[in-house]
Amino acid sequence: MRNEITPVRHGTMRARNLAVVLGEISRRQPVSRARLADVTGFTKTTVSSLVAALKDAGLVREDGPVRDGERGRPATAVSVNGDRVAGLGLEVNVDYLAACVLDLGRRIRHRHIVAADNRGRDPERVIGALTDLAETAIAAAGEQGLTVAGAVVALPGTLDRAGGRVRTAPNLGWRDVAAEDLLTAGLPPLALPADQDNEANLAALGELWFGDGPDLGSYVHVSGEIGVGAGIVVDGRVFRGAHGFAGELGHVVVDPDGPPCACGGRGCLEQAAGQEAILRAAGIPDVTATSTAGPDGPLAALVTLLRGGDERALSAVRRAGEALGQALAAAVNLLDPDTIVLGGIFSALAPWARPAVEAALARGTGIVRTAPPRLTVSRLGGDAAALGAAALVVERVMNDPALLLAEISARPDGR
Amino acid sequence: MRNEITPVRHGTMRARNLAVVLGEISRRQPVSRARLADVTGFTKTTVSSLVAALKDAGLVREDGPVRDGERGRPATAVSVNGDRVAGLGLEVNVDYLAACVLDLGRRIRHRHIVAADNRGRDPERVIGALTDLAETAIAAAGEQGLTVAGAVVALPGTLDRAGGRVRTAPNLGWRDVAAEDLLTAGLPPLALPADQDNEANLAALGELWFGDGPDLGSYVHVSGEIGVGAGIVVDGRVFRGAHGFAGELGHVVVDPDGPPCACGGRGCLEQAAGQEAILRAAGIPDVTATSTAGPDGPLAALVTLLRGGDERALSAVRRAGEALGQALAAAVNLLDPDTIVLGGIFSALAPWARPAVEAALARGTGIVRTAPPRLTVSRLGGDAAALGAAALVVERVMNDPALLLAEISARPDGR
DNA sequence: TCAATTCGTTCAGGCTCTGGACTAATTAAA
DNA sequence: TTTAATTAGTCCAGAGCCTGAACGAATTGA
Repeated sequence: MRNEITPVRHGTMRARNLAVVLGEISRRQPVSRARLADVTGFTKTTVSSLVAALKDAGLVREDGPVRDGERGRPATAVSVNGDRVAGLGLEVNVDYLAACVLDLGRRIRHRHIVAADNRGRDPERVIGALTDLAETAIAAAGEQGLTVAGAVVALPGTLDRAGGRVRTAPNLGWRDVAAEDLLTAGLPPLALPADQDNEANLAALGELWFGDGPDLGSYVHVSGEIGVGAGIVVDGRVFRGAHGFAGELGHVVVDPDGPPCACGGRGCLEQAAGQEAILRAAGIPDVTATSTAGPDGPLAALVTLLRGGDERALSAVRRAGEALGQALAAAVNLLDPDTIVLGGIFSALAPWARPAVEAALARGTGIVRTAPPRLTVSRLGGDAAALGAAALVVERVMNDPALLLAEISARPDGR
Repeated sequence: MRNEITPVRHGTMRARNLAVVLGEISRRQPVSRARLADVTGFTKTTVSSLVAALKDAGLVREDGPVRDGERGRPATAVSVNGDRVAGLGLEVNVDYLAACVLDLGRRIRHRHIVAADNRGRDPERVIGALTDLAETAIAAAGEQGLTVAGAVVALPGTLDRAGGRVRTAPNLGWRDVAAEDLLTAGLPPLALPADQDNEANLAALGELWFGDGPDLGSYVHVSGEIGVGAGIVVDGRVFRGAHGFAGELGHVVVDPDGPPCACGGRGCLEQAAGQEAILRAAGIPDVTATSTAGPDGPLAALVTLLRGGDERALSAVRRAGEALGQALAAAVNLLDPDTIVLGGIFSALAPWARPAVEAALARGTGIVRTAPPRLTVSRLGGDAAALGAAALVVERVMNDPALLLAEISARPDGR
């Protein structure tokens, strides 16, 4: 389990250097070959060769000459070609399915959410419906001239990522489901193998690409829906822990004498700041209704109450915010993030919960750091995880464009 | 702050491949070139060339022919040469200074601890004394034919690692000390630049190399001395967080209504399981004595009481263990480690504290994981951090032997 | 004694980056 | 308008490092 160092061949070298140049193009586009040589340290010759390979693969485009007001021969600018390759993000959640197509320039090319009550529904049928959504998305991409290079699925539960299986998804009622196989069986073959990840992790990644981005630094993204989870992102990568269970914020104990939790503990955060607990404390019934989101859901009702200044609702949210802040303080002490992002239901409740969260956070994060980390609120919608999933595919291509080189240039209609 | 991909040249390729082969040799020694070619995937030609370079640098040694009972030409075994290169680990702590020399085979070649009351002492004099210790160690290494390739210092406090400065070390009374400069000024030039790290982090790494090793997987190493800290190790590397403050276990809140803490919070773990708190609860006076360790220190007194079955001491340790288990439960929920290692004072108190720690840990780590992580007790002594520091130097050489290639082969007396 | 087997080296070859020379395109100055 | 200066990008020989086939070396089993 130690960090393995792998052999490097000429091919590996080339592949890495392609990623270096592609990354630099994406960061500085439009950019000339000369400038790329400058920032990467490669010779102009090497840059030209690498750019040519990326161009052949359709990942990069020449934009025509640009003059920067300086003298000398004008440069030909290169930028990422967003019109050839795309990533597909998929999401299964308790009350909806989502799909999203992202091009290499990280522009959303297709986005589709369908409400569906997936609780207790047969996994095969759910994945079947998701496959339909995926096919529509791939077709929509095709109409825009895009080739979908790979797909990632967001799932709400604990996963065996290596085996491509869902271990348990309590809110769906799933247990040991071969989600990945079911999905790939229904999909046309893609250049990159399909992958799955936890919904909380992918929502956190979505924040990286569609929220405040790299300004976030290392961050903890709280994604309360039914439970309370957190995605931890360090240096642009998800921190998963040894078994993929890291970020279980919902079962951090905030009150040792609190109410018992389904997990066997007492006073878990989920008992104080889970959606159900908040709604109950606010006096909103019908917590087990089929759909909790949407304009008719109890969450919307809660927000209405809060807007109206309802005392009971306000104090319920305040108390939840305090508990959340307390658990986050523990996370800050242990993980030392730059930023904390409130997502999921907490982004909707932020206007009322935030002061309590901040106060509790400040109280619990001590003398060591000069100030508690920044607290921001996610602006992403319900399909944050689908966005993050699609972005992960794009990320994968950007980090190893060589994966697509043979693939795409071999296409009979390629140009 | 995103994970940067760096350009690869021929030199980089060579350097990495040297590390690959050296790592494989260290893992399987004694091992033949043929087998190395097998496990790395390199051709025999390449392996021979890489091994020759490592041999020239004195990092690797040929052991003579070995026959494995099979037929065919016998192989010449290669192993790591522990007799040429060494790493130096140094440690400044509240009541002692330590130095330790480790050869490439991770055998301890020199180890020296001197008691010294460093509280409030002038940083320059402390580092001066440490430099003396270092020089003795380097000389001792030289007498054994070893060249010290680099040094790492363990310091108890918050550090600016990039700038080589100690920001604050409360227990030493230090504030903004240029420790690294002071040290390098007093030391002969080494092949690798000197480095510093937090004592808790290095103690945790010490556990990796001198404790249960890679069996630990990802782990959290609790290192209570005066305060309570933790080193988090993931995939053999220290997890530091965004500003190097990760693992501040001591200020995780275990009792929101507990006593106020110097950090500004309430009911921090340190207030319940810090050395001072435990001693007070056990009824042992003289907590602020100059030396807390050693056979005459209050910790030894506490152990004596515990051995004698003293009720008050037993319950003090039990309560501390409970609090520790509670804080660790939060760490487990957030970090998902394979193992938790009790180090520092807790390794001495483990026989009495362990049941309480385990019970609280089990209570707080819920349904998601099938079982709480393994709990082990460190067998390392007080200079665990110095060991870890020296091991870090060795690790650095193993991960990039090319750093020493020019260095050593250029030595006039090199052979 | 000879074939089989395994180890390690040698040597030609190929891939990829380097570096200087060269062509191309533009601006500033004469 | 011409010329020099400047910058962009390509060409081509060269060097570093890995590959692969061939070969000599050392040992076992028949």
